Amino acid sequence: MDLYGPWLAQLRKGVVELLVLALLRSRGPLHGYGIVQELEELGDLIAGVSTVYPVLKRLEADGLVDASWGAGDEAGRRKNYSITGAGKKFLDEGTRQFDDLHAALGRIGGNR
Amino acid sequence: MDLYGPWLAQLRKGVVELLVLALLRSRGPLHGYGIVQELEELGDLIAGVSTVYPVLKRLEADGLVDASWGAGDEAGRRKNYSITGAGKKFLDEGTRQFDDLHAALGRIGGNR
DNA sequence: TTGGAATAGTACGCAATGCGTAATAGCACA
DNA sequence: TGTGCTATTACGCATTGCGTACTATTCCAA
Repeated sequence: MDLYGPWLAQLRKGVVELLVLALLRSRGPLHGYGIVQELEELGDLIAGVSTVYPVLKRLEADGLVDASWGAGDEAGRRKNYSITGAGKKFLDEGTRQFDDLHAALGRIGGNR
Repeated sequence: MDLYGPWLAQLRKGVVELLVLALLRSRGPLHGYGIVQELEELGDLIAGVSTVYPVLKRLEADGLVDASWGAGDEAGRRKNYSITGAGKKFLDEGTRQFDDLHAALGRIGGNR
């Protein structure tokens, strides 16, 4: 029984957004495919293309990242993303919430 | 604009399951309403009744918790839940995955 | 020249779940 | 009788991760 696979997908909901924003802040501007590759190196298949691209699209729609098609030899091929001020703010607040959840779980298991 | 509310709901996906299992392991057997109250004390409205009860139902269906109607004066009113061996195993593995995600985010933001 | 990787992005649709809202029912207390 | 607390259940929506597949460009080797 693979009771575990579907649950993992649920656990990642919301977190991928933070991971992408964090990558854009620390690794500078990146294009979609580059983000996917960075995530691959981070661990066991955190998010593939079919997860990352929709995330980027939504982040852009929400004004958390800026997107622009590459120029010169990249024209029509690479779309570059960079984090905005609102994106940084969201990342900070989101990280804090994520930390809180993580701490809450640790606190429960602490006394046993 | 409340861009933040809906996202928080997504972030909690999967985590509530771990929180409930952790509560059952450290605070012993509990009934649904008691779990909701414990979660309320843990922080800012982590999960209400309409979240916890479906979670318990699913955990029971998956064999991660045992459920039995209370006896005596609790008959027909309280349903008591306790964690199973499979539940403990799932909690351990799930916590590990959660820690990994948390660590991954920290690792990205670390070098900036 | 041709063909197959690798690079880069897009589109479609399913399944799972948090959560708002509300209904039901027993009990206590005034 | 009626108000409020305890306790569980039911319905339905919105969001999102992800499998699968398709298109297009670049580059290297046969």
